[in-house]
Amino acid sequence: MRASQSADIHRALKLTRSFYEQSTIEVAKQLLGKYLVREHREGTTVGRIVETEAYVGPQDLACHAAKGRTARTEVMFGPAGHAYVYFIYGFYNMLNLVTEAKDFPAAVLIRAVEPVEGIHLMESRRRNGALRNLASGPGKLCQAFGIDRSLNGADLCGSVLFVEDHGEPVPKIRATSRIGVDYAGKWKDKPFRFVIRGSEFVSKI
DNA sequence: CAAGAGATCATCT
DNA sequence: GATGATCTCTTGA
Repeated sequence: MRASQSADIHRALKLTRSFYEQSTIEVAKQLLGKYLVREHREGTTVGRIVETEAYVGPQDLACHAAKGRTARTEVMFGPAGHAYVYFIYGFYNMLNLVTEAKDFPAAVLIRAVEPVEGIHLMESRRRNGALRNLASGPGKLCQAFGIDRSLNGADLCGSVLFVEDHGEPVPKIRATSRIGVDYAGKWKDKPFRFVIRGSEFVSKI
């Protein structure tokens, strides 16, 4: 058990599978203000989620599953509450949390967190150690948290990678279009990106 | 500051 | 063989 846990006034509750089975938009919004926890042999890292994006099924042209069921997208077609981690641009991993019913391919991309615990460990894994730059982007946060494809398919109801509710009130949310999906036709402008208003730890305002 | 190039590889055509 | 749910560094105003 982590030292901070016993000191918390609100007990940290691990999100259950039923949380992830909700609609993807709902999950993306409700994840804001929750805490991403990564247990690693090098140590524990925790971050407050401040930015997410919803990828909402086979008809969403920005969603990888729009191209069909392949080895890569298989996890998204599986049951909710598992990690979908993929590698892109030859450098970076992206962390997604699979949502909704089995056989409906949808997920929430975790785009940014506010570093909370294990900051020294995050700094050692990142080039630029400035606090605001440690996990303010999907590639950065995977680096800072030691997340790679070995976690693809990991159960978020397990003990390696999960999300906690610390009883924090629902934050003020701002919705924008998603980043980097200009190829997605009429879907590129959908307001499926959600950020905590005023947070300085998001990837972009 | 804003804009642009380069890095580098798994995945799908 | 092309490209991408990105990041960092460099350049130039």
